Amino acid sequence: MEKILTGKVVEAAKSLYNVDIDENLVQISETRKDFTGDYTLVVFSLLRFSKKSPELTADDIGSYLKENCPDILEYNVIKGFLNIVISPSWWYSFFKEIASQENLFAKAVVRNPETVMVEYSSPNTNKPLHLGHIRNNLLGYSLCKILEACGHNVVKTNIVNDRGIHICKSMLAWQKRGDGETPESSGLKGDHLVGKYYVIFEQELKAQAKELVERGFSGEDARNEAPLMKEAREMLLKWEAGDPETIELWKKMNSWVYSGFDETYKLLGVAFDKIYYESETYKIGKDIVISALEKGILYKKEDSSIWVDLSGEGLDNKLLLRSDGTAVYMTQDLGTAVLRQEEYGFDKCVYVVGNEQNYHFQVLKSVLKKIGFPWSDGLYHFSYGMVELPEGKMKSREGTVVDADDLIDEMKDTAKAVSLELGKLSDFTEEEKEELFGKLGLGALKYFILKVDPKKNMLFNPAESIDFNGNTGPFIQYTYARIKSVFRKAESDGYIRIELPSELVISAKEISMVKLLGRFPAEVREASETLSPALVANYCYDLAKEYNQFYHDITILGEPDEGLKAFRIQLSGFVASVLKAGVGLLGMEMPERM
RNA sequence: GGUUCCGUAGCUCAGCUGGAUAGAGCAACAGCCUUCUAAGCUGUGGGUCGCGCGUUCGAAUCGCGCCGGAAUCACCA
Repeated sequence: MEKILTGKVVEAAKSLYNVDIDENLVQISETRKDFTGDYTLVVFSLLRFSKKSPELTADDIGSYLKENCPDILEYNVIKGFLNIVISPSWWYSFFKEIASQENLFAKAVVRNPETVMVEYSSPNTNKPLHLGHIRNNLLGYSLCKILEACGHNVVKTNIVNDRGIHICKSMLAWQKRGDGETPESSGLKGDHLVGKYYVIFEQELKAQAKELVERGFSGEDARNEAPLMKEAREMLLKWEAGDPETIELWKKMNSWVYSGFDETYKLLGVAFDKIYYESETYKIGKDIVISALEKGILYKKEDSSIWVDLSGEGLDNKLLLRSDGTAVYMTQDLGTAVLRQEEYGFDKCVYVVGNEQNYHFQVLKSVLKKIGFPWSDGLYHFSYGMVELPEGKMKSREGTVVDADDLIDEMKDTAKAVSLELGKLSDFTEEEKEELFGKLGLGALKYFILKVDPKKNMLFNPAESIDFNGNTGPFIQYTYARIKSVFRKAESDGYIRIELPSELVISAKEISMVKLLGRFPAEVREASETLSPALVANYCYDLAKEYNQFYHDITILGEPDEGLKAFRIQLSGFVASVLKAGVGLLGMEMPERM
């Protein structure tokens, strides 16, 4: 409709003022709620052609439009704003058109589908997942869903950081203090068990370092010189040398962690198409660095460490290989990127990683470009902010880390408590109840996290927990369940099979619903361009909110005539499917009843 | 110190390709269950959009400068 109006305004300018104006000068937007009208033309930019006051110009154009466009019912002018009212019959046919689309995203599909790899989650294998990982996983998964909805070929990928000094720490502590403990013998989830030994290592290291400080070492030196730290470094060297005993232990402990992670991923409802392991990619990275050195792109310092000079790109010098020849983080990422390009030939590769690594990804992209990989232009860092607690950042040392598994359990428990208190589940079986609590608890958590602009740091207050009223996931789920209930009732009354009359007088409320519905595909496309699940979340809330107000109206209006009632039922059904699709992009599920 | 990001109601957040009187939720207060689900709806109160200058007919939105907060600038990952 906006396009049609724009064309008509250009026409009007031609006929009224005899000028050809650029379409970009025509500013048309949705009319604000407090004014009457559907679309608003802002005429300020046209004054230089009309050479009249804003009011007169708007009036001229308004009357021209009304004369020449049958779908325009009327118009009004307030200051420099021309509000245009579109006829209900146009909205009605618009609704029929979008409601008949099988695929809600039909209009949203991008012109050039691309192969997009999305890397998210990326855990370390020495600790269980926490709240920060939850934000990462939910954002990453949602991003994949949105890109898929837009027609891209998406490869969901995860890189497991299974190599490095931090894993050696857990291994060492387990060797020394583990007493052969296993997930089976302890009843602990594998990732929690390994995490426990990481904590033990850090505690003992701290004690050793403290002693050294008392003997005159500086804080940083003390950590590095502590016997435990030395042992950990030796272990890393042994690992890289392929020492069978070390490798065996490493494999055993990693397998515990993986089974633990799999459980958590399942609870969160996220999945991957391809998992990479840094232990498999760091060597590729080394080869790349060495061959680039031979080509003279990189340089070697006297101590034989290898560096890249990025001062030309506004960045600094960066180490790519240690003096002892071992790989650093950057080396691994170089290898992983190249391997991915070889295996998938991606057009774009999106890294969902916290904003603490902004610099790292800037460097990664620049290094790849410098080495001569043109596809490095397709690398994007989807950077997101930290999750903070009321008392500040999560710190494992202070035990303020919110564990992912615990949080998910708590959310389900809260959902259960709230649901049982409302007491609406009398006809649910135990199994159905459990399923519902899961959907609601996870829905609340996912919506809570995703509705916030990713790049902002967000606050999570565990004490107040997550609400189920207001702007929340369960509110949207509730709206859906209620529509489903309307549907069940309508079906038993036979309304669904009613043929809609071709002309209907629909109310302003209904038109505003239809407007919202029509916005959905554009909203998704916008979200995929700005890569923001938050936009989708807020859209779904708007729609649900609007519907609840609308619903309230029709119930107190009493019995409308048959045609109108049928229309409302159909509209409700369509709202439900849009909500379901929208919320599906966030990885949320809808309950049929609640 | 350099770079990047953030600052909107008591709290958590929308709005940002410049447009009309800055919006939700939570919290507070007052109403609404004989009508398809009250996890809902209606109403009231609550704001120097961090501060200043500039561009513009028009700035929460764009530019510059301050102030406040966060991240980063490792032979950690």
